[in-house]
Amino acid sequence: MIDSVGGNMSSQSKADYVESNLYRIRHSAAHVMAQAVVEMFPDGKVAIGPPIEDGFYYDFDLPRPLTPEDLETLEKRMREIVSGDYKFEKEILQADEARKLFADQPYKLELIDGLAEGGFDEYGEPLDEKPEISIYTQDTFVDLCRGPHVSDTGEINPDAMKLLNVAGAYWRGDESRPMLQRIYGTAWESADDLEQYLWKLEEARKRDHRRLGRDLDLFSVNEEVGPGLILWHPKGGMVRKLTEDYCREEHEIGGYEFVYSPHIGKAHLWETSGHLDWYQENMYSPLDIEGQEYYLKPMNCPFHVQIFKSRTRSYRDLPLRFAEWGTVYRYERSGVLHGLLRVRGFTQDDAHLFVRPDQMPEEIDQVLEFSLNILRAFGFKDFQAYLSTRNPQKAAGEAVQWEAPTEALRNALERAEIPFQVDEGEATFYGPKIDLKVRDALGREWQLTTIQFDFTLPERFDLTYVGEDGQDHRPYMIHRALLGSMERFMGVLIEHFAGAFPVWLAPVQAVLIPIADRHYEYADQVAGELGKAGLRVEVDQRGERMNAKIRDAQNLKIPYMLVIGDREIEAESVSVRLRSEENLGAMTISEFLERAKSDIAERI
RNA sequence: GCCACCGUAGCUCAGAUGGCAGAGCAGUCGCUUCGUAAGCGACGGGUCAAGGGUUCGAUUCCCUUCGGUGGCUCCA
Repeated sequence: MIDSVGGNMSSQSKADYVESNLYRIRHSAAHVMAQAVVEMFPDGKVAIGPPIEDGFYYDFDLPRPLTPEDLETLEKRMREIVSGDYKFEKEILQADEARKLFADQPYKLELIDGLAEGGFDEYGEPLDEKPEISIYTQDTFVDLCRGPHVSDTGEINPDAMKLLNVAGAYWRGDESRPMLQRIYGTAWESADDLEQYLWKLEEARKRDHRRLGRDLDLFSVNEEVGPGLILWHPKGGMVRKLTEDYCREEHEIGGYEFVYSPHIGKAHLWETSGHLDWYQENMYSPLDIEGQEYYLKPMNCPFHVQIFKSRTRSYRDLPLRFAEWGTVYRYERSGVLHGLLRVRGFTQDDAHLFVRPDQMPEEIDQVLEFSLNILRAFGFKDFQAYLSTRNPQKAAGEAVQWEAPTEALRNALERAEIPFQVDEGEATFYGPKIDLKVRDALGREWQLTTIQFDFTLPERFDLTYVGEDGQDHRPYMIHRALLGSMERFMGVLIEHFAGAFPVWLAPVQAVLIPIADRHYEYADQVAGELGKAGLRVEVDQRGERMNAKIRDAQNLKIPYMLVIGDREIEAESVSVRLRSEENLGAMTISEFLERAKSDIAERI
């Protein structure tokens, strides 16, 4: 429930938002919507309706499913209510009075109990203090609410609000509770703001990696193969390979060593690691091989641990950094699968660091810096970090064991001067973690990097190294994936660049466009030369007109279009057009190569 | 997994209150040899997601399954 207000915001901007007029407008619009819904369904039960980033929602328990036509009707009625200029009036009540008022509203009664006991606010979020119980009334609608609201409905601009869609949502986010109907809406101060927001939604739709994945022939998912399993096509495979190549190189420079491990391992391994205790719900059923149970790996760690254990380790060997592009399989419930961003089989740019306790702080600092540098190379500039702490219901080890590592992660974040917030109880079963989110070209946040401390596996597998004193010592372990998974990272990258990858990542960097058949030979010759220089080029030999070839190259977002006709052959040149539609005119092959190489080096 | 909606050619979509299925783009083949975002024409392509039911007859109505979309819970 931490993210019910502005999941994609830093804590500071979240606090600013709650104080803003826009927040009051949206909160008030939610009440107006609830009024319209209750008028339509007098027996309907209302749940909660907070503002969220970019809008608001309200949850209802209604006798029948809502249709798109209902939304239109409701929106129309909302405009009438808004133009009625009804005051929002606040009143403070005792719990018993409130219970009487909401006697036929079971969800409100539950909220009132929470308020009266002092544990929760009206959205069910935990509270330290015992809050007062207040109601807000506008026109005929009364709602249990802490506020704040605009002073009257007239302050909501009827031309700047819109109901967007209906969705299911569990009461209090708990899947054992009833499924309610949630209406999402948006409201802004001006019609222009609304329009801009809708434009942004449209732009996001155009950038959808699932659509671009098909249009640019990057990848597909196939019903025959199975949901959540990705097929990389040659173009997408090239982008992925280039990404991996770059990262591998950086890892080598950064002191990592590459290892490889199998996709399955015996049940005993996963018992020892604790995965069968803590993670089994995400693992696939075991395979029977000659009477032994084997599991498909959901993580790479147990294998890397075994590599560590394969010989006696000295304190001089540490830190050891084992990296692997490790493909793992996790059971994800069918409803959560989404393009490349949520899949069932994926490849992590995984690594496990085995370090001496005294090396721990510096190693975490280094990993954090390493991650940020790699992400910056791909054009990401804004980061937000999340520190996840122990979940008592789902944690190995004792609470005290968690304290020092949690502090170490916190200190690293402070030293790196990255804005972060604490997600209480969101840690993995084996230790606290830092997650990094990047902000893309449209301002959306995506979680990629994860850096996880682990004091559990070294104990479970009894990992030791021989110290200076000749005694056995226990190393610490850090799990980390920087891009997260290749699938998710590619998805984010596609949306970030809207498919127009920077030249260094573009699967086809230049397309040669001969104007007529007689230009093919020269085009092939130029292509050969550019290819020899390391450029990825194609010659468009289709019997199409130049205009059509240019149009198709534009749509494929190919960085350079090199037009070749009589003039170019005469001058031994190419005419260079960029996908930005800028026409650079004719230049020699070597001039063009110089230009391309500089663009590649600058990663633009 | 849950709630709602959806599934017609490779893609985007039309279609009929139940009576032999259509367009554009893409593809193939011809013609055209062209100067910075779609040249012209012909042809091929569909168990209307799958299975079952109702019916003289189902792509159309009903049920089940599979797959997808938007959310919820969960998450790299």
